[in-house]
This record gives sequence, structure tokens and C-alpha cells, in this order.
Amino acid sequence: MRKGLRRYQELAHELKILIQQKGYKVGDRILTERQIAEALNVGRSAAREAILMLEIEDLVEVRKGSGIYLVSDSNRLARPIVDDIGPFELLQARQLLESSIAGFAAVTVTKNDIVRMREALEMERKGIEAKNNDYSGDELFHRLIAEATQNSVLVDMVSELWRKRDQSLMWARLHERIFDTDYREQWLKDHEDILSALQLKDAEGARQAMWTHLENVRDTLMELSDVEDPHFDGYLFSNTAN
Amino acid sequence: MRKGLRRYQELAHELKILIQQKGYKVGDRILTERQIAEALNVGRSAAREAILMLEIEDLVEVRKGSGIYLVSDSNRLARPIVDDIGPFELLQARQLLESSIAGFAAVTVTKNDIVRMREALEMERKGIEAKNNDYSGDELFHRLIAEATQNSVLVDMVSELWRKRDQSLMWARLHERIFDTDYREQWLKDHEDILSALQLKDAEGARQAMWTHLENVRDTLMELSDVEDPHFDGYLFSNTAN
DNA sequence: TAACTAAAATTGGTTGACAACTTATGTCAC
DNA sequence: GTGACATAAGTTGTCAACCAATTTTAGTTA
Repeated sequence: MRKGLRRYQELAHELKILIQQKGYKVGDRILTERQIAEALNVGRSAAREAILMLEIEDLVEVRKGSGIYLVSDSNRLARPIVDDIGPFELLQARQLLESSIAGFAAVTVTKNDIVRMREALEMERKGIEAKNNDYSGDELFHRLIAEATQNSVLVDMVSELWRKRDQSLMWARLHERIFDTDYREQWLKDHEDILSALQLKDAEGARQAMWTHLENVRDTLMELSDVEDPHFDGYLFSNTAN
Repeated sequence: MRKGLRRYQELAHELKILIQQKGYKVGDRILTERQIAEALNVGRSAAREAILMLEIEDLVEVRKGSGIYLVSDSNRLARPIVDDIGPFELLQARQLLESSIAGFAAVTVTKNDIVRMREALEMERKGIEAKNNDYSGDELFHRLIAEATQNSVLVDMVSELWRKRDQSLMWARLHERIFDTDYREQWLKDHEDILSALQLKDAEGARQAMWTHLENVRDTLMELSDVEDPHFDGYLFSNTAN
């Protein structure tokens, strides 16, 4: 499943190191496309892809006919490429963000939102009954809550969190152990509680319900986790005040 | 300053539409690199850049020797490319997220964090006195609060919010009107209040202080905003319960 | 000194060729 | 038939050479 890094990612990383070694300042023009290709010992097309990657990350700016310029400060440069995020770290972030979002959404939610959320839960129920590993109903529900805020930034942030989840190595390993549908039944019930609070436009209740839900998810994963695993990050998830 | 879309972005957009027209399902193998190049009437290298873009967005997966496969559902496909985010929408998201983070950080903050935050505020003060448009101290302070949570996901989210801010067209326009250093003095004072609460490990106080701070920023920007501007999104920022 | 022109530098893009890998097809032994 | 293996076909990955488009620099001229 998990394959090696694609070439342009490796090259992009090498390029970051190269830039850092040269000690450029923000705004400086860095090496030319051709020079980069030569320095990395690859062809121009491969170098271009790496540069494109850095441009998308907003590290450099490519100006046609002029050159490539350093945009962002270099402290962002040499971070590891695959900083795999522990599931509990991710859950902690979700708990903080999504409970706030749920509280806010209770104020802004519309009738149409409620209808769509109910459909999402229906989809989730079918997924549980089918006993397959389809979590699209789950994801959709959480996403719809963010959409109910009418704030695209919040929607993006929630989407990004789910994307990080899907990319997480440890999450994948953890998921393999979730055979028991009882857990998913519990989570579905949590979701229904959240929906109820939203329907009542009860901000504090929705916030509380989302918090509790993610607390339950944490507990489940904690049970399933291998504490001996050196990458285990459950300890991070200390019980913070609610 | 703001330049036209780079070619690969336009092509990526065209490609998204093309994929959508073909009506692929998730997991399907889509057109080959060469076919895409032909369909978009460009060379293979240009097509590759567009494909690379979609791959980075996690819309497709490129498997060497096999083909290009649709990964994400197509509802994410045809979103507008440059959805410029209004400053108030952004501020709303920041208020929700960063006040929660501040509350959490009050529990986890260390002495070293406090020291670094104080340095950031010192930097901010110098920036104000110099009357230049350097907001790096401001940004650093907010970032350090996120770092104090020891949660890399939260740090990433805050960084992403500032990146969005820097890219925002409307924010840039708005910023041109901030001549008055009184505003920035006020914000610095807000920051000091936040720092005090963090130092006392007062979670609710820190949350409250951060909320108030971003409320003040909102008020300032509201004053400076042109309500006649068709893109004005201040109305989004209704006074939600604190 | 100023304005215009030409040249050089640089990114943007195309194409053909081949390598590397994956998938499909066919063949042969049993 | 069936499985194992070999072969071929299909596809992405990469390079190199070439030219176009644009910007920057240098030079020249009035």
C-alpha cells in the first residue's frame, strides 16, 4: 500500500537542502533551473518538477525570463518530508477544532444542513451493517458540520485533518484492528447526539457532544493500541480540561 | 504584484473538468499521460505538470508503468482555483481555532516558551517603532502559542492560516490602509494580556484574551473596510456568542 | 544624459528516444 | 485444463536537444 516517495519529492527535499547550504536570504534569486538540474545530477524535466513542488509550497517563486526567487524564510526548508503524524496527536487537534466548530455551527446551521447530515448518518449506518471499512459517511458528517458554519476556511481545515488521517501510517495500522462493529455503533450514536444538539441550536451542547465523541474515539483507539510501539503517542493525549 | 495564474494551474483546472466529463469513479484508471497531453493540446511535459498538481492535491495517484488513477471523489474536482478568502472569514476561523489553542496552551506551556514569546513581543514592539510593515513578530507570537501545545498538527494549522492571510488579495488591500500605529499598539497590548494569562496557566483567561484580541482586530479592520466593496465579507463575522 | 536597440540570460514548452516498470498475452510442460 | 514461465505490449520516468517567450543587461546613438 504505502509506496516509496515519488522521485520529485525526494528531489524537492534535496533541493531544499541545497538552497539552505547556499545560505540565501528571502528575495534572493537562487540557482537557475539548469544549474539546479546539474547540481542534482538530473535532467531539466526532473528538476522542473522539484522546483514546481517548492513553488506549490510557496517556498520559491518562478519568474519567467528572470529566475527563481526565494520567497519564504528558510526555517521551513529542511523539515522532514514525511513527518508521520500520530493518531492521537491528530485526534487532539480534531477535538480542539471540531468541538469549537460544532458549537459555532449550532448557531449557523440551516434546515437543509440538518437534512444532509441525516443522510450522512444513514450512509454511515449502511456502512456499519455492511461491515466493510467504508468511513465515507463518517467523514461526510464531520465535513457537513464544518460546512454549516458557512466558513470555507474551517471547511478546508477539517478536510485537511481527514486527509492527514488517511495518509497516516499509524492510523492505517490501527484501523486494521477495528473489527468490532460495536465501536462504530457507539460512534454513530455519538453522531446522533451531536446532530440533536445542532437541531436544537444548542451551541454548548453541540460543543460538548463533539468533545465527548472524540473522547470516545480516543478511548477506543487507546484500547486497540500497542503501547509498546515506539511511535505510540497516546501519552500526548492527556486528559485536558473540558 | 499579483500575477496571472501559472500555466500548470490553468491546465490542472482544465484537466479536472476533463476528468469530470469522463465520469470516472474513484479507483478508475483515467487517461494516460499522452492522451491527456493530446486532449489538452499541449506537450507531455506540460501535461505532466498539471498531473503532478493533481497528484499533490491527492486527486489522482500516478503509478509508474501502470497509469493514472482517480483517488478522491469528484466533488472536490471543479472547485474554483483561486478562491480568494475574505479577511473576515479568515479572522473568524482564527478566532475559533486560536482561542481554543490558547486555552490548551495555558496547560502545556513551558518556561522556555514564555521566554520566546516575550522575545517575539519585543520584536513586535521594534517593528511598531520602526513604523515599517513588518508583522513577523506578530506572526511569531501566534505561532509560538501553537507550538506550546506540543501538537504539530495545531502548529501546521496556524501556519496555514497565516499563509492564507499572506496570499489574500483583500488582506493586502486592507493592509495598505493601516497607517495608524495606535492599532498596532493596541494589538501588542492584547498580546501581552494573552502572555500574562499563559504565564499564570489560566486556560480560560488565555482563551478569553485571545478571543478578545481577534475581536479587536476585527473591529479595526471593519473600520478600515470599504463596505461598498462587492467582495466585502464583514457581514459574515456576526457577533457569535463568546 | 536619455532613449532606443541588440544581445544575453532565463524560464516555458515541444518532441523523440530510450529506460523502468506493470500488465496482459501467449506458450509450453505436465 | 492448469499452472508456471517467458514474451510482448502498454505506461510512466527521464533525458537531451531544440526553439519560443520574456526579462534583464549591455551597448550605442542622438
